[in-house]
Formats: sequence, structure tokens, C-alpha cells
Amino acid sequence: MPLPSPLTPELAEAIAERFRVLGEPTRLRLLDLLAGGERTVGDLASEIGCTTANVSKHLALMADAGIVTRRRSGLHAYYVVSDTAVYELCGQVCGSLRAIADARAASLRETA
Amino acid sequence: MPLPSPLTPELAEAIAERFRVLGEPTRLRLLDLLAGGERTVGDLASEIGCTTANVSKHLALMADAGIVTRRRSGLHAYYVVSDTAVYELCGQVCGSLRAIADARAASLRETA
DNA sequence: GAACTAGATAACCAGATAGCTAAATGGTTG
DNA sequence: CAACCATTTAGCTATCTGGTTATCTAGTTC
Repeated sequence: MPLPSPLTPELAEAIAERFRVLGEPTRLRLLDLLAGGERTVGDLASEIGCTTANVSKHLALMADAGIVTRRRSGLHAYYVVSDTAVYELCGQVCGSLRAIADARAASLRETA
Repeated sequence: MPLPSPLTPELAEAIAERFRVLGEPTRLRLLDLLAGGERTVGDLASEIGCTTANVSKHLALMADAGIVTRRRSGLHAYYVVSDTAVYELCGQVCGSLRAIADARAASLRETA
């Protein structure tokens, strides 16, 4: 299933929206903590060091985006990552960052 | 080279920043147009339908991020994608979006 | 049902940013 | 060097959003 070319504004917006969800460090840290399995809001909040209200908002946003899902049990809400492709994305971005840093270091050397 | 766990705030910010660069539909459309090879600013601007000033700013931002590089020749500035991994990222995101849409459609059917 | 707890939501503020117009820069050509 | 051209930058506005505090909801326990 190839992408339309030129990319339509609508599809560009849909893809961009997903990137925006991932473009926030607190959310990436939450996803990282969730890599070990489901966790509660308060648990995540205390580990990250911010308010439960804030964490709840981030998780709700990611749930809307289809990245995490929620399971209620008693007083607690357990969140789990439903789209594990996000970890691949993060890994690939790290690869790019490393490659760019290396290239810049090399160009500094040859200019010197 | 594994990522540190838990993800440090600094690395989370670095990864998030790259996602933010991609989290803008106009930039994604520019990258799509650049998939065919290098193009000038005015060329890209007229194809997308916005001001050259705006396109120039977007391209400068992506150049800072190491995604595109610039080549000046006479009056023109030719931009080209230097980190082609961005196309992989977009493709993966499209895959996720499709999977999520399918899953939601399926859950609608079974609830009905 | 009253007190308590976990989580969600509302209202608000501060900072970031995409877009515009206008002005500046750098290169070319008469 | 003067006119011109493509690109960049500056200044501005409107919008969006991450974080906070305060309030509300829902489930538990006594």
C-alpha cells in the first residue's frame, strides 16, 4: 500500500499528529516505563516525579491516539502499551541521532 | 547499543525533539517533495502553496536537525534530504495508523 | 451512608511556534 | 554601481499545549 504522491495535506496531518504525540519527553518516559508491563497512574507519576493530573492527561492523549489502553480495576487504572511499534520508532530515531552526531564530529575533524 | 532504562530525561528530550520536527504537516509535505531529489525553495513553496519565507524557515529547522542539507548555487538554494531514515519512520507511522483504524473498525463491528 | 482514595476533568497561565508581511542579505547582470 | 532576483531574517499575531491547582467522579471501606 504505497503512500499517495504528492502526499495529501490530510494524510500529512494525520502522520504529523502521531509524531506530535511522540514529540514530548514526558510521554516518551511514560512509554519507557510502560515497556515493562502495565502500571497505574500514581505509580508512573511518582516514578517520573510529576503530578497524577499531568500523567493522567498524557495517558489520556496517548489512549486517544491508540498508543496505550486502559483497564480499570477497583480504584486503580492500569495502562498498557497497545501499539508497540512506538518502540521501533524510538530506536530508529536514536539511530539517526547517533549517525548525525557522528557525521558532525567527523566534519569537525576534517575541517580542523 | 541499548537505550538506558529508565530513559534519562535528556535522551527523552533529544528523541522528542526529533519527533517534534516531524510533527508538522508542512514539513512532511516538503520531505515528500524532496523524495524525488533536490529542489529549490521557491520551487517547493509554489508547489505547496505558501510563502517562500515560510518554506525557508521550515527547511532551516530541518537542516539544523540534520534531516536536510543545503547547497547554494548562484541565486538558488538547493535542498536535499540527508537522513533518508525519515521515510522509514513515516512508513511505519502509516502502518500503525492503519492498524489502529482497522482495530477500531473491528471493535465497532463486534459491539454492534 | 460517611470518610477516604485513585483518577479524571476544568480552569488557568506561560512558553513555544506556524504563519504572515516587510525588510535585509547575497549573488547576478546590465 | 544600479536594478534585480532568490533566499533569509525580523517582527508580529494567533493558536496550541504542558504544567499547575482546584474540583469532580467513581469505587472502596468502615
